[in-house]
Amino acid sequence: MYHLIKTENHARRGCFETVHGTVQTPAFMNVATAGAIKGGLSAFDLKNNDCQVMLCNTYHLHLRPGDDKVAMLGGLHRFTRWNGPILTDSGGFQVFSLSKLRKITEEGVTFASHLDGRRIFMGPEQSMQIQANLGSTIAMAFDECMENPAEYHYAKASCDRTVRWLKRCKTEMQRLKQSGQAINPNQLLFGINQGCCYDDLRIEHMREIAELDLDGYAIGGLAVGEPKEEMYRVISVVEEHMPKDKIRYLMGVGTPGNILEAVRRGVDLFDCVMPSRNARHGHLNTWQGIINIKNAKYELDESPVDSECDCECCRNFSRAYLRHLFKADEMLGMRLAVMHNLHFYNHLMIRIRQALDEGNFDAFYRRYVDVLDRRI
RNA sequence: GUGGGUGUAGUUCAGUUGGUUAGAGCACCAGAUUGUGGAUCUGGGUGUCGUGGGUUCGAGUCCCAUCUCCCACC
Repeated sequence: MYHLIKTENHARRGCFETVHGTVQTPAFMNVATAGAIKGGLSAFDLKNNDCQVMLCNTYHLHLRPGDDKVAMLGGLHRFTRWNGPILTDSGGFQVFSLSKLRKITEEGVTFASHLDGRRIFMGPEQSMQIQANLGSTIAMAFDECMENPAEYHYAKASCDRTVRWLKRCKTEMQRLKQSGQAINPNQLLFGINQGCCYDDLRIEHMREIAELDLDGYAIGGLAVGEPKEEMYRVISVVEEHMPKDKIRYLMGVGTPGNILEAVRRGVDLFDCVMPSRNARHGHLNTWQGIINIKNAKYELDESPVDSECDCECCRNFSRAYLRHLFKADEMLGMRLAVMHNLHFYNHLMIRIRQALDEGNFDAFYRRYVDVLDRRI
């Protein structure tokens, strides 16, 4: 259940109540693809770095260890020891991003596993079944994330099919919960808006899925190569037609600047691989901008990554040490870097919420929107 | 001590009968990365060709000396 606490223009300050705890929004969800944050972080590290929601991947966990095994082990919460809210992606995006050999029919998608190449079929019912076995707090609808650009006629047909898939997802989810097959009997379902960059398709699709009265609504199919101005425009176009009393989730976004822009346009929830992936490559977020810790200029730099940050890395270690760990390919370097970036993102959201609480989000936005994305 | 071999980028090496601005892998330097493949891609040569001299229009390449390291023999 989403509660709107306060607004500043389109920006929203709210909270989202779930059986696994309340999420203060706007919020960023930390990505733990296969039940762990890449780079060697556990659920306890997430807790210690002010993470509110862990995001796990349906597709990856289905392949390994198998959602049936996770169910036998009591579900994702018990398996990973994360006791807060978990959102599971539907697997739809992986089907389209990881697998080249795929066939889409009304029933679902047949594609090749990226692990061993075997053929896998996934449709709305399979996705719901897997997510029910995982026992996540929030399940995402199985959708088609189109490539950009896409032909208008294809995009329209795809949107229509995604609506039909969404209805099947809702029906299957209800069946699984009623028959006691879901690990989490209170599992929530979010719908996903598609429509490429065609405003009319986006609006029509949003109106259709809004009628289904789901627990939350996501905007998908963005940040897939289109110019960021185009992304912001689509967010604004869609936002106007999103239910005001439901939480809004912008999937896969993004940079700190992207998040500030999207919050300003009324988005509540985010997830992105950038903070963790960039950290693994030595790209670290700071309140001054982005640094590449591998750069030679940090070889003798005894200052912390970010003097304004109080994460484990910045409290204890120097840029010189972190650079050395990266150059020496020591696991600790990656772990500290990922920890720092996730801490940074979670604290970016904390400061956004504070700004909204105090009614000065616009000033906060103007101060940081360009600063945080620049390379220094 | 004698004989043979060796020396070119940080490193391992290539470099034609002497011919334009000495190349490759790795490393290194720098950039990209948006519902995660610790992946991948893009750009950059960073050099006293061991040293000194000689031959030549021209030397990494040929000649002499010298030094280094390796091998064999005494």
